[in-house]
Amino acid sequence: MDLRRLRYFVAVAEARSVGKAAERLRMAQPPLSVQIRKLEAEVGAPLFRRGTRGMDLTEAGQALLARAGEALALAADGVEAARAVAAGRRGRISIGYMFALANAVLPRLIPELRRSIPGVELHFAELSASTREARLLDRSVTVALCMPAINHPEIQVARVGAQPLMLAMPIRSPLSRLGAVPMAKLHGRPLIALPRPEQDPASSAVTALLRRHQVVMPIASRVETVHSAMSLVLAGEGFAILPACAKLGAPQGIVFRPLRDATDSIDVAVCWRRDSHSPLIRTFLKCAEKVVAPM
Amino acid sequence: MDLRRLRYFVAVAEARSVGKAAERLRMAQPPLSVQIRKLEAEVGAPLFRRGTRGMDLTEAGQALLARAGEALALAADGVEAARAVAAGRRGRISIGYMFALANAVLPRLIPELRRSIPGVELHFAELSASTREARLLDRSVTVALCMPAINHPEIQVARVGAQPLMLAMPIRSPLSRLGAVPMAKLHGRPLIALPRPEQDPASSAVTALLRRHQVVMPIASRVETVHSAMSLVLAGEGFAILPACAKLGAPQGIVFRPLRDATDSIDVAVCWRRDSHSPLIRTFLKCAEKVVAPM
DNA sequence: GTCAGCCCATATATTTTCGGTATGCCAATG
DNA sequence: CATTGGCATACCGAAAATATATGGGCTGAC
Repeated sequence: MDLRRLRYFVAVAEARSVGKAAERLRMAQPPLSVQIRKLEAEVGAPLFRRGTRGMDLTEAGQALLARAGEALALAADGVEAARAVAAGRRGRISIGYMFALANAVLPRLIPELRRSIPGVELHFAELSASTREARLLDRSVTVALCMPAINHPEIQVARVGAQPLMLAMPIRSPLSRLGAVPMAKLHGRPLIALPRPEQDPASSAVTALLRRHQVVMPIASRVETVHSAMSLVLAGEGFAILPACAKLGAPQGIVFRPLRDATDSIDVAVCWRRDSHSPLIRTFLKCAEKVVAPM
Repeated sequence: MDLRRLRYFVAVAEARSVGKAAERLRMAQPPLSVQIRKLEAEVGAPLFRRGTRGMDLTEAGQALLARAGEALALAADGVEAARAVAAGRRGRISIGYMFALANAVLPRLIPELRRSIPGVELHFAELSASTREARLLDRSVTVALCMPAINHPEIQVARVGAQPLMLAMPIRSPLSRLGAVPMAKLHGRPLIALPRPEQDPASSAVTALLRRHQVVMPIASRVETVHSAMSLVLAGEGFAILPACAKLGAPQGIVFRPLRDATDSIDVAVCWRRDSHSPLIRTFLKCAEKVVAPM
């Protein structure tokens, strides 16, 4: 079965004439006549009744016509859908993000995306840092919102903003009465730490900050996520040094205070596979920049 | 768009490899590779990610694949449907019949047809003689059950049985006490006549019968259908000479009596357009013969 | 009745496209 | 570093599609 034959068939059926159909198809009449007869040979039955005033579908022809039109439309639609996906007008983008950014970014990011790419299905997944990396690599997420960026040769990174580091503590802590906490006050206090520097440069910003101010904080616990860190802070296990936006997801009873004399910040980045060329990624990046930069 | 390309595309997508797909398609690998690239050029976007271990659909490719499979199935289904219709395994047959045959024939004909051609849609239309002819000619009915046959150069006829002529009268008529009515008793009595001989040879059987027996019956009324004839008989307008099977559709109060010494009968025929070659017509004819002949 | 016109079918030539073979290129692997 | 697996490219012969020219049947007009 050849789609061209079906197209010709439909044209002849609609024109009820080989000659008229040939004209509409911008071709000569004899080859069209030949193609129709070949189609009839392939089906094994006449599809048209030849009269002296044109052609007319037989019952078998009507049965074929009903499906042929749909098949043509479906094939055309398939090509169009592929083009739309390739152009980023349709399709889906799966977005991995971290808990700490959810409340700060998503409420503004989602409407922005809906405006830019209305035909695109959006998927969101809150993922830990290591899962974000794994799922970027296996393509089960298209882009990841990270803080800080993922460091991997296959993964491309674009910085879209930064978040100052702040001290998170229980409201009952005496330090919470200060407007800004001097670094020196942290010395010796227990720290809730995020993953090790070599796995996640996030905590390296914190260790660099402490080292520069010659502050030593014993590590009370290590946790995987910002969320866990805040739970432990609330439980009184210690202090955490977190990006400012985490405040928006913090439970009652935790307060954030700036660190006096410390302008350290941590980058917010969009990450994606180097070999993903979907235009949706560019669009997503633009939206993320617009939303994150002013924070 | 060419269906072959789509078929190749689906094969490669399923095999996730040009080489494997080529093997399954019984062709060499290079031409398949060429066709895939042509398809990609036509779509205007890559459909596969080429890795070192085969090929993998891009998002655009997935969008196309979803429709391509359906389009292929639909095209194949269309051809199969056309074949089935041409072979008489599917489709529809529209059957025009006359009132007088409805009760006598349809209850046995319909199950017979359902058994012979279970996949075929049956349409029934009770039609007057002239309408049957017109609708055969414009193909809005496929076959007609007639009594007697239609006489027209475009229409082919097959006799499938015969019905003896009987006298229909009100039960209160004195003649109804006779087991069989001698022809001579009809002389001078009013006749409810069906359409003129030149339009419908049905009544010519009646006039021939009367002429042969030298019986004269004044025409009380002319009616279009057997049904009307019986209504007038019941109303006491006169007598009618009708095929025996009309008895099954007769209202209460009418009796049928054989005519002594008159073996005249009227043919039951199946009629169809000479240029209709559907195998359904042959099948219908067989069923009608089986059902009508023993009557 | 004949003649012109319309429409589809057939025949032949040309062009396009397809499929096969040979070969190249790249990456992963031992 | 050679080998292997997999896709891409090059080129050639074959098949199929298209165009032009022509034939033949039916219709309708003069």
